Formats: sequence, structure tokens, C-alpha cells
Amino acid sequence: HLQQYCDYSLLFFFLSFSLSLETSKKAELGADYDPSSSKYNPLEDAFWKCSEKVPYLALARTLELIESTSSRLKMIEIMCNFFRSVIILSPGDLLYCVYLCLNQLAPAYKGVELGIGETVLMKAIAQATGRNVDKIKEDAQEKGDLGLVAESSRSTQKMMMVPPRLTVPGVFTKLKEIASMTGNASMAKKIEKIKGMFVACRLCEARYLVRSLGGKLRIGLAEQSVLTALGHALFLTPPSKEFPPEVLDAGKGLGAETLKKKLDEAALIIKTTYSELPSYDAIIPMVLEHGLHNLRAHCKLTPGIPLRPMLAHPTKGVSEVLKRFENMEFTCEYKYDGERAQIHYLEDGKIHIYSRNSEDNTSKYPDIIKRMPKVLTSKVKSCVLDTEAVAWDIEKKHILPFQVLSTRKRKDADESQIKVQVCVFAFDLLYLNGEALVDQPFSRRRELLHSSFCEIEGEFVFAKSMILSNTEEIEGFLEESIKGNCEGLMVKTLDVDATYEIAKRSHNWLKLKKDYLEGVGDTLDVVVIGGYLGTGKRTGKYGGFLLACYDEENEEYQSICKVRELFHLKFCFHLQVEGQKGISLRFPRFQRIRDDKKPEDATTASQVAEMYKNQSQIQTQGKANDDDEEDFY
DNA sequence: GCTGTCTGCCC
DNA sequence: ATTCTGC
DNA sequence: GCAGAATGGGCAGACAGC
Repeated sequence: HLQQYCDYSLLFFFLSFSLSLETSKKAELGADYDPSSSKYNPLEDAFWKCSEKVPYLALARTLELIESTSSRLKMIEIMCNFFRSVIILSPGDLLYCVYLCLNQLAPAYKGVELGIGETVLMKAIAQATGRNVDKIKEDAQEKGDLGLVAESSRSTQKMMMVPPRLTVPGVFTKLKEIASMTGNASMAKKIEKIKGMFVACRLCEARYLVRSLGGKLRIGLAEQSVLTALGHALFLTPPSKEFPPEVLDAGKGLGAETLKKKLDEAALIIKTTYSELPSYDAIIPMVLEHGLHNLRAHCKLTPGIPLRPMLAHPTKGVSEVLKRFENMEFTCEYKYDGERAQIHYLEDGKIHIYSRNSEDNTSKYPDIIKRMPKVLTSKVKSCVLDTEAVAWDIEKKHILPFQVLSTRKRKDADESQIKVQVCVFAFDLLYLNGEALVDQPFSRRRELLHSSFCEIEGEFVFAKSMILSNTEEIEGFLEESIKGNCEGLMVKTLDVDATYEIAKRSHNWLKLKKDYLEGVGDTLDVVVIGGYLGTGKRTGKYGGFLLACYDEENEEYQSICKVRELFHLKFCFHLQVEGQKGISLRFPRFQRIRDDKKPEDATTASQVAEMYKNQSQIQTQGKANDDDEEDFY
């Protein structure tokens, strides 16, 4: 507490000192920028001029105001106001503003990554502020956020020359430069770049710069709301080729209801466009040029660019499924335990494969690419397939666990050297011969899927599915899927609410996994042997706990996994834990406290081993894998 | 060229 | 991945 | 129920340090 008090008093002293210096000339430009006013005037309330680069401080202030707001509608309004100023004053910077608000540098499929993590960032902050890395680490634990640490530990050393103010395009460009650095000594070079920006930070800029670098903006507003804010801004203050523009506030004079309707429409246009063509590089220039109402015509689902995948809502049992899909026709499919693979076949014959998060996995699957021509019927000229790539035992012709798949080479895999084979399980068709199918019902998409592709056992097959309606049948199918080394079932409506329109509902499917079912699946009674300090919203609380089973043989507790939340647990002991590799749990989660048991009554190590061996996936691997058991554990 | 650590990305 | 929380 | 944040295990790949 003493330390914290000292830091703050220093900070206040430093701030008032620099402010009094500045005010003798002029107040820090933009220090009081306030895009939170409901009567915001995008021209007069901005503190930069037409055609100037957007000051980074304008963005940082926007983020700061949003962070201190709890209502999402208000957050969106604040971001919207900032965007409105950018649209009329500096439209060329809109793309960079959007990217920085999302903490993104490029569409995911371009694979642009900063390659900066907590450790490097702490090193950079330490160097920039002349403080010790351990001290930074300590502060980070206490404050739960490196951005706050950076903001409050800026160097008090006098600079010979005051660096020029940061701008949004300037910061964006530097971040991209950091991302492009590779090879020997690249980390040191990245640190130098970070330091260069850091010394130019004013007010709250350091907080958001550091958070951008760390990959977590933590302002309580992210993708969906940025899209909404962007839509609202484009409606209220349409891009204009003239300055000053004809329309500054298109909402003026509209009734509240009409205005809301118009704003919702605008947001839906942006969200729909983005879900089909998730590239701001493509969308922003287009919307600035042609306006919101011509956007859909210019930005469409495009083979070669990954679209957002449909996700599934978890359900706790068949009864919940029946309740949700009451009076609707639905189908059950096996939920395969592999990796989502969105396969694009272009008219020029090129094939691309994207992950669930739109990363480019093309070079990971040369084997899939090679087999595609065999499975396309002659009527397919171009398509986008939604599939799951699953590790496959060629000899025994069965599915292997996810863990096996995860050992595959990730980049530039050579087809001849592939050790883990995969079978593609196709379950949806999103585009066929120049036409997007996302607004078609699933029944239609599946028909087209089944009639346009040929199955090849062990290489490309359709997801196993059944149309079932009563509880017993569905439970039977679920059991069957588990026996077939699957995770459970996916349940999808066939005609009602059955489109692939992510902008309307991104979790339009249901998933039913064996381990969601109450009272089913493996539960362990474990002992808490450690706790970890939380970060961000969980600062000052435990963010996670280390759990252990009991090893009777050695009379010791063996750590088995960590878990996020423990109900009502305020204190815990810290025992010495020896790190060693063993069996662990894939999706550990807390169920309840066992008041009735003592620590020594915890599940024992041998019981855990027994449970591991009894898993159907392990059993079906058979004797051939016994030799590798040690490795596999 | 080997090893440990960090990072990003699958689930 | 799962889970919790505010709106 | 949505959106966002914070958290889990575990792998390959990249890089630093020797």
C-alpha cells in the first residue's frame, strides 16, 4: 500500500508540473477531447483539422472514456462519435482507427502477428522507464494490467527533445513494422521500436499503446460493438467528397423511433457485409467511396477470403434441445473432434483452407488439397465448404483423438512427410458456382452438398446425420457418436431459422456433448494446492487455482490441472509443486465443494490413470499404441 | 546445433 | 474450449 | 441471450542464449 501511495503521489506531482508548464503556452492539445456528448459535433468537437492525421490521443481518449462506461449503448455512442470526426476530417485514417479499436493489424488470414508477449513487453517497459524488470512484474501482478503499469511508470527523466505527437496512422504503421520483423535479434529490434513510441506517449496514450502491444484492449467493447459504432457513424455522418460536408448529422430531425430503426439498419448492413467478407481492408475503402447503401453490392462473399463460421450454443441435455427447437424440423449430426476447416475452391483451380478463426491453414493440409479434385463432381466450378478435419488411422479406419491431430506440422507441410493422416468430414456448403448460399436454409445447402461432392472413405465423407425427434432416439444417436470417437452431436434446424447468416445469429446451432450432461462424464475430487492472481477485471482476486489428486504410493499431492473459478474460495494454501508431465484434463471445470471429504480422500493418482485408460478413444487405439503410451501421456 | 522460453493458435 | 457478468 | 472478458490444456514454431 505504501508503495502504491508513493507511485500515485509522484504521478500527481509529475502531471501537475508538466501541465503548469504547458498552460503557460497552451493546454495539452486534446487532453479534454470528449466524444461522449450526445450532442457531439464531429467538426467542432474534434481537436484536429481537416486532412490532418488523426492524433493518437483522440483515439486513446475515446478508449479511455469507453473503458469508464458500463452501458454498451453509451460505449457505442462514444466510439461512433469519434468515427464521425474521422470520416469527415481524415477519412484516409478510418481504416487504421478501426483496426486500432479492434486491436487488429490485418485480416486474420494474412497471418500478421506482433510476436510480442507479456515477457517482451515487460522488458521493453523496463528499459524505457529505467526500471527493473522484476519491479515491473511486481507492479503488473498488483495492478493486473501492464498498460496501467506503463502509464504510471513513465520516465521522469527530462528529454533533450520532445518527440513529435503520436498519430493513429503513425502508430499503426509502427505496429505493422514490429509485426514484420523476424530472424536474428528481431526481439531486440522490436523492443527498440516500442521504446521509441513509448517515450512519445502523453497522458493515457501509454496505457492503450501497451495494451495494444499486449493483445488485450480491455475496454469492454469489441468487434460486434465496433461494427455497430461504424454503421451508426456512417449513417449519421456519411462520407463526403466536399468539405465541409453537406450532412453532419443525418439523425437530426428524426423521431427517436425512426432514428433507432435507421441506426439498426446501418449496423446490420455493416455486420452482414463483415460476416461474409471479414476484411476491413476491403470494406472501409469501399464504404468511403460508395456509401453504406451500395456496400452490399460491392463487398460479397468471395472464395479465397474466409467468412465467419457458424458457431454452436452448448446445451445440457436432449430436453433443452427439444425445448429450443420446439415445432421446428431439425437434424442431428456427429460432432467430430478435430479442427474446423473451411475449404475454398476457386474458379482458377486454387484451393485455400481456413481455420475456425480465419487463419490460413492452406500450407498445413497439402494432402487435403491434393484430394479435392477427386471429390468435386464435374458441376462444381467454385465452392466454399464447411468441414472438420479429423486425425484418421488409415489402417484401422477409425478416428483418432484431437491430440493426435494437434501434432501435425502447421506450416509448409510436405505432403510426402505427413505422419498424421486426416479425414475431412463435410457438413455444410456456403458457396457454389458463383453464388453465396448463406441465405439458403440448411436443408437446401445440405442437398447441394450431397449432390455436388463424392465421398471417399477415410478422405472426404459427409458428417453422419439423422433426422430424429424423440428423446430416446437422440440419446441413442449421442451414445453412438461417443462410441465412434466423436464429442457428441450438433443439432441444426432444417428450414426455419436455418440460414448461415452470422450477422443475425452467430450461434445458430446447438451442440450436445456427453460431458455437458449433468451427472455424466468423469468427475474428480481434487485438492486446491495453489492460487494465481487475476488480471484485468479479476485484479485483486484469484484468477485461477491449481488442483491436485493424491498419490498414495508417494504420499504426495500431484498437480493435475488448473481451474478458473472456485465458488466462495477466498484463501488457499500454497504447497510446493514439482512440475512433471502426467495425465491432465482437457476442459477442467468446477462443479462443487466436497465438504464431506478430507484432502487425503481426493481421487488418487491410480484412479485417474484408470479413468484415463477407460476412455473409449484410448481403448480403441489398441495395442499398437501401447509402446507410445509414455509419450502419449 | 541444442535447449529452454515465449508466443500464437487449436480445442 | 468453458464460464461468468452486466445490460 | 448477447457480447465481452478471463480463464483452461497442449501443441508447433520462432527465437535467445549457450
